[in-house]
Amino acid sequence: MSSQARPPDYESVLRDAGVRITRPRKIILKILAERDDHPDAMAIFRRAVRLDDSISLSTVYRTMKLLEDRGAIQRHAFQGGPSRFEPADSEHHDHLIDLDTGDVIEFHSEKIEQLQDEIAKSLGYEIVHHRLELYGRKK
Amino acid sequence: MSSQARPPDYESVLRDAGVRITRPRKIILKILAERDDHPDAMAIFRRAVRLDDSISLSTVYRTMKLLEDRGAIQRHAFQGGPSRFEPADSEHHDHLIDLDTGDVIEFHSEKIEQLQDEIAKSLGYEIVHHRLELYGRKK
DNA sequence: ATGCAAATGCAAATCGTTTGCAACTGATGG
DNA sequence: CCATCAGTTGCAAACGATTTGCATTTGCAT
Repeated sequence: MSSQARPPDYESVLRDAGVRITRPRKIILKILAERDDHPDAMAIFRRAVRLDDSISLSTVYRTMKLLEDRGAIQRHAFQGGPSRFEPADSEHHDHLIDLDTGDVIEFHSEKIEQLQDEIAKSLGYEIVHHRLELYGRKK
Repeated sequence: MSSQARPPDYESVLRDAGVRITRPRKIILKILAERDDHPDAMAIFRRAVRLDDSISLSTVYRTMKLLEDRGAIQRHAFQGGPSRFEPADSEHHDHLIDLDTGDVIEFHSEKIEQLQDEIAKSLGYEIVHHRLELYGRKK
């Protein structure tokens, strides 16, 4: 159950930003809207090729960057692997990565967030963002 | 004041592991023992070249891997940049990265660690390791 | 429809890191 | 003390993820 309340309307995000809704973009946006995992660029590319085999990996990367810059998706660079993406519309959460399967489980702890703020403050810093990842295996 | 109680004796670590103490390794180990920051491979390489300009970057990487595999150093892949290293002899801590300077400040919160364990447990997982990084700027 | 800037696909470039290989060198046995 | 030889080196090339230059295509406002 790691799904969003409502899938984000990426197309309006882009249209509002004044960028063109092209065929490759439509396809990539569709894939993003339907995904319920945390795919990397290559995974998105593979899914896209099934719908239109003329799509290039560069376009996937370019589209991800576009969406990231518009704040529509978030990029996560987990341990070792390539960047993986997820919509940014859901509320903030951190990640537990299953070391055996690569699965990503989302969680949130207000308490931890508070403690982080306290720590940063006590060091004279203001947190711009943070990264909390738990790597573990099923018991 | 992010220094260790005592600099680790990398040379014995390697000798005990049955690997040769070569000239390039001696130099790299010396740099590691004296460092008090979190240098990346290139930074270590630059410092090494000042002591012996025949040292290669590959050897730096190979030596870091050697030490990492022996548990003598830890590798940190902070946001975006290359891996940065630090001795593994100190107790566990997390990092606050200064977004303006790249400086790394170490901190530890037993409370956060406990909360992490609780969360993992409640999800049916056992934490193998974690990554907690705060990215911020000085106030 | 038409024009033109925006977007594409492709190949080549980039960055951090690893690796194959031939030359070199520690450390051990004699 | 030195020969031996596997362990190490430097170099250049290979790597995987991502970005970029460029000539060609394509949205889409007119």
